[in-house]
Amino acid sequence: MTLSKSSVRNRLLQAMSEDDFARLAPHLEPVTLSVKQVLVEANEPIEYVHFLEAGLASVVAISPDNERLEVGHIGREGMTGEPILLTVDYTPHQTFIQVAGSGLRIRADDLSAAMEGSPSLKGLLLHWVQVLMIQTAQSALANGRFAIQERLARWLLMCHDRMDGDDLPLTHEFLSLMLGVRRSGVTEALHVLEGVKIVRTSRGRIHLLDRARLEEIAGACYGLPEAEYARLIGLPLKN
Amino acid sequence: MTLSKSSVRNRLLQAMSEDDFARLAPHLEPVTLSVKQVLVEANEPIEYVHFLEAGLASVVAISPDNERLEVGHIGREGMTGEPILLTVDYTPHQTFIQVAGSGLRIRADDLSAAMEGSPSLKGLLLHWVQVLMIQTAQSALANGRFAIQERLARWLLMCHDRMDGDDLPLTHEFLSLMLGVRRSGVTEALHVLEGVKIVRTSRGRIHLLDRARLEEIAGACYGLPEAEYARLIGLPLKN
DNA sequence: TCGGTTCTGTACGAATTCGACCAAGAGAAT
DNA sequence: ATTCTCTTGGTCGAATTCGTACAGAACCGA
Repeated sequence: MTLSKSSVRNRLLQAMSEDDFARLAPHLEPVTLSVKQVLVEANEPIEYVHFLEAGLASVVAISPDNERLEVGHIGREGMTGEPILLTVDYTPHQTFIQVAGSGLRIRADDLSAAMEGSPSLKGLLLHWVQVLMIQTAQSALANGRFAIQERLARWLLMCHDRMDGDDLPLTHEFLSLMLGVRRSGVTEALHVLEGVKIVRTSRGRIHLLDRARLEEIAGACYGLPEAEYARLIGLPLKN
Repeated sequence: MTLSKSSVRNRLLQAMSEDDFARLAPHLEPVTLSVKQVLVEANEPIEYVHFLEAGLASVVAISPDNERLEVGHIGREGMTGEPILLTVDYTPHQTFIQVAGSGLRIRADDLSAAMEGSPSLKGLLLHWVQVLMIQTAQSALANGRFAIQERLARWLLMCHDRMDGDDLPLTHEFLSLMLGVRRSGVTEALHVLEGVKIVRTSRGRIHLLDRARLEEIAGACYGLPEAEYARLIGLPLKN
């Protein structure tokens, strides 16, 4: 019994035609995804590509002296392993699970074969690559031109977009890695948000209370990749 | 009389098969490129794609409040207008000429058509997209984790890779825009390099004296995208 | 040659962020 | 209940970078 399109929650799968979905469905395999699980290892061949159904994955760049920084943010609106879409077998970046969830995986070969047979499928997935590029560029802009407060706000918004409720299971330590700042810098910035009741925090979790005001704080730092997603994929990133 | 492959200096054109080159050649049109010329305007349809032969172009992200920052760096190793390769018609980023030069332009439609007819051509150009993505990610990493001195070194190296001599025609003002720092910060960082005789500067020019030591200063900030270029395109980025 | 524009050198205090540290709290494991 | 580990709150001085300002130098066009 193969999957039906109406039962999947991944927005790329939802966005494709019945035909294209039918090409992939026989090869899709449900998997659960646990925190810190590595989906794409740096410099190792990509065997599976994952369409996320729930949870959150990060693409991180790793410098030779082991500095790390998030350069991509993927939830149920997207898929991991984008080099496969560009006929590239591996990448120096690593992709791993930040927030546990589930997904549908497919062998890279099977996906490539399906794309070869369907220009519309290929088009959709290449559009997804474009969204990822714009997202990465936005990260570069954020890191270069915006303060911690704004970057934190952006990150929380991106995370919230991809989660079901308003609870984000994140530690300060973890956020500091993603944002490329020191841990107590995250603590301080979160206290500011908590002080004006935009979030409420407890150990290992951040509860979002007022998304509208968080967007105000993020300001120009947030929104552009999300708008491009809607334009290019044809569905809003967040329900 | 169409172009011959041996006469072009663009490395993507050099890297493709005679067959693929022959598909493009009839549509390629030589153009000179002057400083500040816009090759891809933000949010406007991309009409032409440019294979650079000399000079340098930058892709910049523009935030709603008009902050700007370089997120891509393209010389004769590449081409502009990468959204076309992803079947995307326009992009929120702008691409313009930083260092005057020349190139071969082709109508976006003609390039798309040529790609449709040749998997190998499509593969090569998609590999180029991957290189650009890694470069953008590296910019994000650089902006987030490295100091001005290292970022400046990285930028000078990237520029030098794409120029013919050791003279880089760049103003401090311009570098400050690219790096996302204030102008006098660039002046100070350049003085450091000048003090140890890695560069010599004069109004509007930076003359590179000792590339090896500049690479040492850039450290982990430089090199990864360049290595991926060689791997994926099959030619070294710099001769 | 002159006047205007662009570019560079330099200075100042202010703001941000860092790095390193320690102590207290929360939860998990025994 | 006790111990251990992870997470958070908070501090310190130091380093980096900022914003702004101004003056002189180099270049350009008339």
